[in-house]
Amino acid sequence: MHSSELLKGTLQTILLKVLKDHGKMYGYEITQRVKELSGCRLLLTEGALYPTLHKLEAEGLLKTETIMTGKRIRKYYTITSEGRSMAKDRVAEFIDFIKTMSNVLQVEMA
Amino acid sequence: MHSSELLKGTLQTILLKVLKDHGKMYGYEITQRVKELSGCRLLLTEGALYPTLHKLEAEGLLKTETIMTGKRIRKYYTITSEGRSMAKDRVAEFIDFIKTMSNVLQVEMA
DNA sequence: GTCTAATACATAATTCACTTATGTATTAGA
DNA sequence: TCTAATACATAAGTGAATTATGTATTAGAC
Repeated sequence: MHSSELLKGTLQTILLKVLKDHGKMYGYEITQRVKELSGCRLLLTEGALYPTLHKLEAEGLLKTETIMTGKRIRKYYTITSEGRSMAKDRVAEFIDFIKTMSNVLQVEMA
Repeated sequence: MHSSELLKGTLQTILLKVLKDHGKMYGYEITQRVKELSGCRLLLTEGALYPTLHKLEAEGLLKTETIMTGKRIRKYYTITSEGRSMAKDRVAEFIDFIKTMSNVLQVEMA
């Protein structure tokens, strides 16, 4: 799995937004969803994904529910109301960042 | 000087593009130009700026010329042809990144 | 006349989000 | 039966940034 240096700082935003839009999801499912949405351009690494999910949970932005499917563990994440609010802020921040970068780089996007 | 986590990975792109568009510039001048272009949203820190300029010079993407104005040193940076090519690639990479992120975050930009 | 802010460079120590590596275990399909 | 995919997790290492520090000149306020 590879990614760009530009991705740094976008992971929390991605996780919050995907969980806001899609409801209950488990880690591996999120990687697949992001892969699909990005046309295979963004491939989340497990080493980044799981610690970040744990962090967002510890901050009360996500809540979890562990389920056994056969003998396999599956940990579902759901966004909380605070998480929903944070998702909104983070996406707005990202859009603002893009607008700023468009001006600095003098390219047309926003 | 402050900045966002999102900025990470964009500094080289910004420096190359600004120098490509604007010709000969010195470090402090670049910080002011970026500040202006960004409407005071991007404030480059010296601790990031100078090492990055040195790195780009070492890679042959920039070349320098040191001038004394009165008793003050001023080190002008100019983009090389390789730098010009790299600037183009980096900006294209950034635009592609934005398109991908738009899809993942389901927002309209690109 | 002096003192602060702005100009102008530079580097070292530290931080922290990520990658890479590693580990465990189940399940599906060749 | 053996590999790839599924599914979780954490530890070590990287590297681009921040923060802190240093030196020195120049302009302007009071």
